[in-house]
Amino acid sequence: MTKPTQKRGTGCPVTFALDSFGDRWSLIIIRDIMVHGKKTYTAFLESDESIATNILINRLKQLETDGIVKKTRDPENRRSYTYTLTSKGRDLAPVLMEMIRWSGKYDTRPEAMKDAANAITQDPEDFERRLRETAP
Amino acid sequence: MTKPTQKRGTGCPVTFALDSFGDRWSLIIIRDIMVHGKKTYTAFLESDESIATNILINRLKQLETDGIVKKTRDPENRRSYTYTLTSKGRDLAPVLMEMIRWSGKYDTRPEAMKDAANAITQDPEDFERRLRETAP
DNA sequence: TAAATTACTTGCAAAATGCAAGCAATAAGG
DNA sequence: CCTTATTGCTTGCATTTTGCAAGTAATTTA
Repeated sequence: MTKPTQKRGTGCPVTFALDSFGDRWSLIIIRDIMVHGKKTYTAFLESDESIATNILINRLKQLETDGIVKKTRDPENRRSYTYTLTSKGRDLAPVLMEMIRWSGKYDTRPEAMKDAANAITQDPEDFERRLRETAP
Repeated sequence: MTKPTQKRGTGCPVTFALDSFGDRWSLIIIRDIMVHGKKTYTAFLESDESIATNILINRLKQLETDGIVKKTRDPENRRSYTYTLTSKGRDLAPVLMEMIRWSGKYDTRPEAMKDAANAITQDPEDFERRLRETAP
Protein backbone atom coordinates (compact mmCIF):
# COMPACT_ATOMS: atom_id res chain seq x y z
CA MET A 1 0.00 0.00 0.00
CA THR A 2 1.16 3.48 -0.85
CA LYS A 3 1.80 5.51 2.27
CA PRO A 4 -0.36 8.51 3.10
CA THR A 5 1.21 11.92 3.41
CA GLN A 6 3.44 12.06 6.45
CA LYS A 7 2.42 14.31 9.31
CA ARG A 8 4.50 17.20 10.57
CA GLY A 9 4.98 17.44 14.31
CA THR A 10 4.60 21.17 14.96
CA GLY A 11 1.73 22.35 17.15
CA CYS A 12 0.51 24.79 14.50
CA PRO A 13 -3.23 24.49 13.81
CA VAL A 14 -2.80 25.30 10.13
CA THR A 15 -0.27 22.50 9.78
CA PHE A 16 -2.52 20.12 11.71
CA ALA A 17 -5.39 20.84 9.35
CA LEU A 18 -3.20 20.51 6.26
CA ASP A 19 -1.85 17.21 7.51
CA SER A 20 -5.40 15.94 7.83
CA PHE A 21 -6.90 17.07 4.52
CA GLY A 22 -4.39 19.34 2.78
CA ASP A 23 -3.73 17.25 -0.27
CA ARG A 24 -5.04 17.12 -3.79
CA TRP A 25 -7.94 14.73 -3.06
CA SER A 26 -9.24 14.55 0.51
CA LEU A 27 -11.40 17.66 0.30
CA ILE A 28 -12.77 16.50 -3.05
CA ILE A 29 -14.03 13.35 -1.36
CA ILE A 30 -15.45 15.37 1.52
CA ARG A 31 -17.15 17.67 -0.99
CA ASP A 32 -18.61 14.65 -2.79
CA ILE A 33 -20.15 13.46 0.46
CA MET A 34 -21.34 16.87 1.70
CA VAL A 35 -22.38 18.57 -1.49
CA HIS A 36 -23.31 15.66 -3.73
CA GLY A 37 -24.47 13.16 -1.14
CA LYS A 38 -22.16 10.44 -2.38
CA LYS A 39 -21.59 7.46 -0.12
CA THR A 40 -19.87 4.68 -2.04
CA TYR A 41 -16.49 3.93 -3.51
CA THR A 42 -17.85 3.78 -7.06
CA ALA A 43 -19.76 7.03 -6.62
CA PHE A 44 -16.51 8.76 -5.62
CA LEU A 45 -14.80 7.25 -8.64
CA GLU A 46 -17.34 8.84 -10.96
CA SER A 47 -16.60 12.43 -9.97
CA ASP A 48 -15.50 14.90 -12.65
CA GLU A 49 -11.94 15.04 -11.36
CA SER A 50 -11.40 11.30 -12.01
CA ILE A 51 -9.38 10.11 -9.07
CA ALA A 52 -7.35 6.92 -9.51
CA THR A 53 -8.60 3.83 -7.69
CA ASN A 54 -5.48 3.34 -5.59
CA ILE A 55 -5.41 6.98 -4.53
CA LEU A 56 -9.10 6.90 -3.68
CA ILE A 57 -8.85 3.90 -1.40
CA ASN A 58 -5.71 5.35 0.13
CA ARG A 59 -7.44 8.64 0.97
CA LEU A 60 -10.56 6.90 2.26
CA LYS A 61 -8.44 4.81 4.59
CA GLN A 62 -6.53 7.86 5.76
CA LEU A 63 -9.71 9.86 6.35
CA GLU A 64 -11.07 6.91 8.29
CA THR A 65 -7.87 6.68 10.35
CA ASP A 66 -8.11 10.40 11.08
CA GLY A 67 -11.72 9.98 12.25
CA ILE A 68 -13.19 12.17 9.52
CA VAL A 69 -14.99 9.43 7.65
CA LYS A 70 -16.68 6.27 8.89
CA LYS A 71 -17.05 3.08 6.85
CA THR A 72 -20.00 0.78 7.41
CA ARG A 73 -21.50 -2.14 5.59
CA ASP A 74 -24.53 -1.52 3.43
CA PRO A 75 -27.24 -3.75 4.93
CA GLU A 76 -29.04 -3.90 1.58
CA ASN A 77 -26.06 -5.09 -0.46
CA ARG A 78 -23.36 -7.15 1.15
CA ARG A 79 -20.68 -6.24 -1.39
CA SER A 80 -21.19 -2.51 -0.89
CA TYR A 81 -19.92 -0.19 1.86
CA THR A 82 -21.20 3.17 2.97
CA TYR A 83 -18.81 6.02 3.68
CA THR A 84 -20.23 8.78 5.87
CA LEU A 85 -18.80 11.77 7.68
CA THR A 86 -18.24 11.76 11.42
CA SER A 87 -19.00 14.93 13.38
CA LYS A 88 -15.32 15.76 12.97
CA GLY A 89 -15.84 15.50 9.23
CA ARG A 90 -19.09 17.49 9.25
CA ASP A 91 -17.26 20.23 11.16
CA LEU A 92 -15.27 20.84 8.00
CA ALA A 93 -18.37 22.43 6.46
CA PRO A 94 -17.25 25.99 7.34
CA VAL A 95 -13.83 25.40 5.77
CA LEU A 96 -15.46 24.14 2.59
CA MET A 97 -17.87 27.08 2.61
CA GLU A 98 -15.13 29.68 2.88
CA MET A 99 -13.26 28.03 0.04
CA ILE A 100 -16.42 28.13 -2.07
CA ARG A 101 -16.96 31.82 -1.23
CA TRP A 102 -13.38 32.64 -2.16
CA SER A 103 -13.62 30.79 -5.46
CA GLY A 104 -16.96 32.44 -6.16
CA LYS A 105 -15.22 35.78 -5.87
CA TYR A 106 -12.10 34.95 -7.88
CA ASP A 107 -12.89 32.23 -10.39
CA THR A 108 -13.49 34.22 -13.57
CA ARG A 109 -13.52 31.27 -15.96
CA PRO A 110 -16.71 30.80 -17.97
CA GLU A 111 -17.18 27.27 -16.62
CA ALA A 112 -17.03 28.51 -13.01
CA MET A 113 -20.06 27.33 -11.08
CA LYS A 114 -21.13 30.13 -8.78
CA ASP A 115 -24.43 28.71 -7.56
CA ALA A 116 -23.05 27.43 -4.28
CA ALA A 117 -21.23 30.69 -3.54
CA ASN A 118 -24.43 32.66 -4.19
CA ALA A 119 -26.44 30.32 -1.99
CA ILE A 120 -23.92 30.82 0.81
CA THR A 121 -24.17 34.59 0.50
CA GLN A 122 -27.97 34.46 0.62
CA ASP A 123 -28.33 32.15 3.60
CA PRO A 124 -25.11 30.80 5.10
CA GLU A 125 -26.79 29.09 8.08
CA ASP A 126 -29.13 27.19 5.84
CA PHE A 127 -26.32 26.21 3.49
CA GLU A 128 -24.25 24.92 6.38
CA ARG A 129 -27.22 23.02 7.80
CA ARG A 130 -27.74 21.30 4.47
CA LEU A 131 -24.07 20.43 4.15
CA ARG A 132 -24.11 18.88 7.60
CA GLU A 133 -27.17 16.83 6.73
CA THR A 134 -24.96 15.47 3.95
CA ALA A 135 -27.21 16.55 1.13
CA PRO A 136 -29.08 15.77 -0.99
CA MET B 1 12.29 24.52 -12.89
CA THR B 2 9.99 21.98 -11.33
CA LYS B 3 6.46 22.43 -12.60
CA PRO B 4 3.71 23.50 -10.22
CA THR B 5 0.69 21.32 -9.66
CA GLN B 6 -1.41 21.12 -12.77
CA LYS B 7 -4.87 22.67 -12.70
CA ARG B 8 -8.07 20.70 -13.22
CA GLY B 9 -10.58 22.14 -15.64
CA THR B 10 -13.87 21.53 -13.86
CA GLY B 11 -15.95 24.53 -12.80
CA CYS B 12 -16.18 23.33 -9.21
CA PRO B 13 -15.26 26.02 -6.68
CA VAL B 14 -13.69 23.52 -4.30
CA THR B 15 -11.44 22.28 -7.07
CA PHE B 16 -10.58 25.85 -8.10
CA ALA B 17 -9.51 26.63 -4.55
CA LEU B 18 -7.52 23.43 -4.20
CA ASP B 19 -5.76 24.10 -7.48
CA SER B 20 -4.72 27.50 -6.15
CA PHE B 21 -3.49 26.60 -2.67
CA GLY B 22 -4.37 22.95 -1.99
CA ASP B 23 -0.88 21.57 -1.68
CA ARG B 24 1.45 20.83 1.17
CA TRP B 25 3.04 24.31 1.31
CA SER B 26 1.08 27.24 -0.13
CA LEU B 27 -1.10 27.80 2.92
CA ILE B 28 1.94 27.54 5.18
CA ILE B 29 3.49 30.45 3.30
CA ILE B 30 0.22 32.39 3.47
CA ARG B 31 0.03 31.66 7.21
CA ASP B 32 3.60 32.90 7.63
CA ILE B 33 2.66 36.18 6.00
CA MET B 34 -0.71 36.63 7.72
CA VAL B 35 -0.05 35.24 11.16
CA HIS B 36 3.67 35.79 11.59
CA GLY B 37 4.15 38.88 9.44
CA LYS B 38 6.91 37.31 7.37
CA LYS B 39 7.85 39.03 4.15
CA THR B 40 11.10 37.63 2.83
CA TYR B 41 12.38 34.45 1.24
CA THR B 42 14.75 33.76 4.12
CA ALA B 43 12.06 34.40 6.70
CA PHE B 44 9.86 31.76 5.02
CA LEU B 45 12.80 29.36 5.01
CA GLU B 46 13.11 29.65 8.77
CA SER B 47 9.62 28.36 9.58
CA ASP B 48 9.24 25.29 11.78
CA GLU B 49 8.10 23.10 8.91
CA SER B 50 11.43 23.57 7.05
CA ILE B 51 10.46 23.91 3.43
CA ALA B 52 13.13 23.15 0.83
CA THR B 53 14.55 26.11 -1.10
CA ASN B 54 13.45 24.89 -4.52
CA ILE B 55 9.92 24.16 -3.33
CA LEU B 56 9.70 27.54 -1.63
CA ILE B 57 10.65 29.52 -4.70
CA ASN B 58 8.37 27.33 -6.80
CA ARG B 59 5.37 28.05 -4.56
CA LEU B 60 6.16 31.76 -4.31
CA LYS B 61 6.25 31.98 -8.10
CA GLN B 62 3.01 30.05 -8.40
CA LEU B 63 1.27 32.18 -5.77
CA GLU B 64 2.49 35.25 -7.64
CA THR B 65 1.21 33.86 -10.94
CA ASP B 66 -2.15 33.19 -9.32
CA GLY B 67 -2.31 36.76 -8.02
CA ILE B 68 -2.30 35.78 -4.37
CA VAL B 69 1.13 37.17 -3.55
CA LYS B 70 2.98 40.20 -4.90
CA LYS B 71 6.76 40.50 -5.08
CA THR B 72 8.41 43.89 -4.79
CA ARG B 73 11.94 45.14 -4.28
CA ASP B 74 12.94 46.21 -0.83
CA PRO B 75 13.92 49.87 -1.22
CA GLU B 76 16.21 49.61 1.83
CA ASN B 77 18.19 46.61 0.63
CA ARG B 78 18.64 46.01 -3.06
CA ARG B 79 19.36 42.29 -2.69
CA SER B 80 16.14 41.67 -0.77
CA TYR B 81 12.58 41.31 -2.01
CA THR B 82 9.29 41.76 -0.16
CA TYR B 83 6.48 39.27 -0.59
CA THR B 84 3.06 40.61 0.38
CA LEU B 85 -0.51 39.42 -0.04
CA THR B 86 -2.80 40.90 -2.64
CA SER B 87 -6.46 41.44 -1.72
CA LYS B 88 -7.09 38.04 -3.29
CA GLY B 89 -4.57 36.62 -0.85
CA ARG B 90 -5.96 38.52 2.13
CA ASP B 91 -9.39 37.16 1.28
CA LEU B 92 -8.08 33.75 2.29
CA ALA B 93 -8.19 34.89 5.92
CA PRO B 94 -11.62 33.26 6.55
CA VAL B 95 -10.42 29.96 5.11
CA LEU B 96 -7.38 30.02 7.38
CA MET B 97 -9.55 30.96 10.35
CA GLU B 98 -11.97 28.08 9.84
CA MET B 99 -9.04 25.69 9.57
CA ILE B 100 -7.63 27.06 12.82
CA ARG B 101 -11.01 26.69 14.54
CA TRP B 102 -11.35 23.13 13.35
CA SER B 103 -7.86 22.22 14.53
CA GLY B 104 -8.52 23.96 17.83
CA LYS B 105 -11.45 21.61 18.31
CA TYR B 106 -9.76 18.39 17.20
CA ASP B 107 -6.02 18.65 17.80
CA THR B 108 -5.62 16.82 21.10
CA ARG B 109 -1.83 16.59 21.05
CA PRO B 110 -0.03 18.22 23.96
CA GLU B 111 1.96 20.44 21.61
CA ALA B 112 -1.22 21.78 19.99
CA MET B 113 -1.27 25.57 20.06
CA LYS B 114 -4.81 26.67 20.77
CA ASP B 115 -4.20 30.38 21.33
CA ALA B 116 -5.30 31.39 17.85
CA ALA B 117 -8.45 29.26 17.96
CA ASN B 118 -9.39 30.79 21.32
CA ALA B 119 -8.75 34.29 20.01
CA ILE B 120 -11.02 33.58 17.05
CA THR B 121 -13.79 32.36 19.34
CA GLN B 122 -13.51 35.46 21.51
CA ASP B 123 -13.48 38.05 18.74
CA PRO B 124 -13.56 36.74 15.19
CA GLU B 125 -13.93 40.14 13.51
CA ASP B 126 -10.90 41.48 15.32
CA PHE B 127 -8.88 38.38 14.50
CA GLU B 128 -9.75 38.67 10.84
CA ARG B 129 -8.93 42.37 10.82
CA ARG B 130 -5.51 41.63 12.27
CA LEU B 131 -4.85 38.86 9.75
CA ARG B 132 -5.71 41.19 6.91
CA GLU B 133 -3.39 43.84 8.24
CA THR B 134 -0.75 41.13 7.90
CA ALA B 135 0.19 41.07 11.55
CA PRO B 136 2.10 41.32 13.73
C1' DT C 1 -24.63 -20.84 -13.83
C1' DA C 2 -22.69 -17.14 -16.50
C1' DA C 3 -22.29 -12.22 -16.50
C1' DA C 4 -22.22 -8.02 -14.08
C1' DT C 5 -21.32 -5.23 -9.98
C1' DT C 6 -18.66 -3.57 -6.14
C1' DA C 7 -14.61 -2.80 -3.86
C1' DC C 8 -10.60 -3.19 -3.98
C1' DT C 9 -4.96 -4.68 -5.17
C1' DT C 10 -0.80 -4.69 -7.83
C1' DG C 11 3.00 -3.26 -10.85
C1' DC C 12 5.13 0.12 -13.17
C1' DA C 13 5.80 4.92 -15.13
C1' DA C 14 5.58 9.83 -14.33
C1' DA C 15 5.57 13.66 -11.46
C1' DA C 16 6.36 16.09 -7.22
C1' DT C 17 9.11 16.62 -3.18
C1' DG C 18 13.20 16.79 -0.49
C1' DC C 19 18.23 17.22 0.17
C1' DA C 20 22.73 19.04 -0.55
C1' DA C 21 25.56 21.82 -2.89
C1' DG C 22 26.68 25.81 -5.53
C1' DC C 23 26.27 30.56 -7.53
C1' DA C 24 25.45 35.64 -8.49
C1' DA C 25 24.42 40.13 -6.86
C1' DT C 26 24.61 43.14 -3.38
C1' DA C 27 26.07 44.96 1.25
C1' DA C 28 29.03 45.32 5.39
C1' DG C 29 33.36 45.14 7.90
C1' DG C 30 38.28 45.90 8.20
C1' DC D 1 38.68 48.71 -1.97
C1' DC D 2 39.09 44.07 -0.76
C1' DT D 3 37.40 40.31 1.72
C1' DT D 4 33.52 38.19 3.87
C1' DA D 5 28.63 37.73 4.79
C1' DT D 6 23.91 38.02 3.34
C1' DT D 7 20.07 37.27 0.29
C1' DG D 8 17.77 34.94 -3.10
C1' DC D 9 17.95 31.93 -5.76
C1' DT D 10 19.46 27.34 -9.26
C1' DT D 11 20.87 22.65 -10.17
C1' DG D 12 21.38 17.65 -9.84
C1' DC D 13 19.97 13.66 -7.90
C1' DA D 14 17.47 10.46 -4.55
C1' DT D 15 13.07 9.52 -2.50
C1' DT D 16 8.22 9.73 -2.21
C1' DT D 17 3.77 10.35 -4.08
C1' DT D 18 0.66 10.18 -7.85
C1' DG D 19 -1.39 8.28 -11.87
C1' DC D 20 -2.48 4.65 -15.19
C1' DA D 21 -3.76 0.10 -16.60
C1' DA D 22 -4.73 -4.23 -15.55
C1' DG D 23 -6.26 -7.85 -12.58
C1' DT D 24 -8.80 -10.17 -8.51
C1' DA D 25 -12.31 -11.64 -4.96
C1' DA D 26 -16.84 -11.58 -3.18
C1' DT D 27 -21.23 -11.01 -3.98
C1' DT D 28 -25.51 -10.29 -6.78
C1' DT D 29 -28.33 -10.32 -10.93
C1' DA D 30 -30.05 -12.29 -15.26
